[in-house]
Amino acid sequence: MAKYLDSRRRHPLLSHMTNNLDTFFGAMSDPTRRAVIERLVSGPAAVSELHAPHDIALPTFMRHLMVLEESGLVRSEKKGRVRTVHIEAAPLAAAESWLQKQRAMWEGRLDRLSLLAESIAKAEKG
Amino acid sequence: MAKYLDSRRRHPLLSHMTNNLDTFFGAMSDPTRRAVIERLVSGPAAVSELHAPHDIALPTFMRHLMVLEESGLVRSEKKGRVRTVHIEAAPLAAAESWLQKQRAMWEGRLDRLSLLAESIAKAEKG
DNA sequence: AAATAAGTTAGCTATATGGCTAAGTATCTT
DNA sequence: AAGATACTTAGCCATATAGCTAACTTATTT
Repeated sequence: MAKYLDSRRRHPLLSHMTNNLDTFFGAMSDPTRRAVIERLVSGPAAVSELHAPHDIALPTFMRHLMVLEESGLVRSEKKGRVRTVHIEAAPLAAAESWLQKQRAMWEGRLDRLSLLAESIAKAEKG
Repeated sequence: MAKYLDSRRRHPLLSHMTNNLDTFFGAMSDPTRRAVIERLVSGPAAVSELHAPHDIALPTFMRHLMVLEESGLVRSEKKGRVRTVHIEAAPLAAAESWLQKQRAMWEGRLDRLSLLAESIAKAEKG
């Protein structure tokens, strides 16, 4: 049995990415893995199907899947000789909300700065 | 002069993250670098100031800044002996929109996922 | 029962990444 | 002019990452 690709009993869904933006971003930093995610948003797929479009050896590809699964982005279960992989939406949402927060803060600062700029401009006029 | 930390004449700005989600996610996968970003959203800062809270050697820290700058997330300019670093918002927005797109595609359940993202954001605040 | 399909495990290689120290350069400050 | 500041460069080390081949284990098919 796949030592890594077995997600029963692990990660209660959210525990993973609340703190682990590390593993999330790490997982997403590889083009192959991002492609897998892009494929999986449109539905679950077997390992071999996911592998097909990528010109790398199967074991290499499997390791990418491991990374995705360990980061909580994906889950899989095996039935017969076929392992089916599906996406886990929560981490995507979590990362998005982190980015949103940062952007909001940045924009908030801009607003304050533009107000400051305005008041300075007025003061200079007067 | 800093061979890498010199962003005059470079600024990929937009060209960078349209294709290069790679470098973006790679840059964000390190906790030190994410901390720098979190610090920078509230305004520009000198290298030494950014370095202070991190318990790593300055040269090591500088390399993190390089990575951030090469990924387009950050820019810097030197005046006298002080190098000031500021955030570049576009890449954050680009990554966010990529995530949004994936999320939206995921089984087309945009509304449910937005709610999820919100609840995660709230949980993180609390 | 034999062959094929779909993973899985083991083990090797090369490059990237993150951390360090030591020493150098270019500004201020005194 | 001397010393302190604020990086910058160079170079070394350990671990992680991404890729490969070869061989193995279960299912399914034939």
